[in-house]
Amino acid sequence: MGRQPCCDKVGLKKGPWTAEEDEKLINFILTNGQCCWRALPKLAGLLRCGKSCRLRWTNYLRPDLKRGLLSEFEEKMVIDLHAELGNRWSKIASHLPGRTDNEIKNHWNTHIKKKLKKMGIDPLNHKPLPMITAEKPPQNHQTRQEPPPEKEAAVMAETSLQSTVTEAKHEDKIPFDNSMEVDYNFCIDEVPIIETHEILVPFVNLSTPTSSSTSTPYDVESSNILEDFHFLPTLDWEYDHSNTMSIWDFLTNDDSERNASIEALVT
DNA sequence: AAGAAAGCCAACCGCGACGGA
DNA sequence: ATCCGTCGCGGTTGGCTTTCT
Repeated sequence: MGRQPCCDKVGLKKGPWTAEEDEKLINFILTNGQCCWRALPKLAGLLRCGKSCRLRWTNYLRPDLKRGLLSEFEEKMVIDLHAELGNRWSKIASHLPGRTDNEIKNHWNTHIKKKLKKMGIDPLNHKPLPMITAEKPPQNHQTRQEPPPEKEAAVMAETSLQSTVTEAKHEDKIPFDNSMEVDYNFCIDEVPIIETHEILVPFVNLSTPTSSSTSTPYDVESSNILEDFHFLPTLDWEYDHSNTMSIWDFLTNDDSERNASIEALVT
């Protein structure tokens, strides 16, 4: 005997919800509360299965939902929680009021994964990605294909990040084995990948029109690192200038330090 | 300007967990 | 102890939108 379908699918509607259906569902739940989902569609006059109603309510119609992109703080929370919990999206969502598991899952797959990869971190296990042997650039500069000017900054920033990670490895800031089969056994939030100023030096000096951007090397003492950090095109994370914690601090601090920083941010 | 490719996200599907009979 | 119905979760898909060529 096969598994029973979750509901009688004959005559039931699928696909995007209409405003009228939304209204019926909202009105019913606001009047009667969330009763058993299986019975709800009939009672609410909807030609949907209970599962579809539950999903629509929890992921889209619930009044306590936040709309819009995840904030940087929420994004960092997701990264941190993912390192701890893995793909348990509902557990992760429970730490982020107003966000759904589906929303977080989508955001992870479309945004965060890419950011981590750009940072040289494997989004699956939060460990450094195996170093890819970069092709030697052509010696003859005339043969080099120049990226369009508007893309150059992004390319440079990315290259700078990757090379800095590589440098950190060579400098024994993190253990490195050419075979890349070693299990580093650390999480993203434990990796002292690079110092903040190490990231910014080549980038700010080369491409940003900041007050500190001159032909001389980046002056850490007299420049506002956090402000300049906003020009980093491949990492659009922003930070409250009044707070001294950078994303790198967040990613590299130990738990107690990070928690203190989070508290400082929230308060 | 138009077609192709990539990005994005709401919604669906199927499985496992859980609780009641 | 077992069966069955329901719910919730995580993975996947479909189709709309945006960007690129």
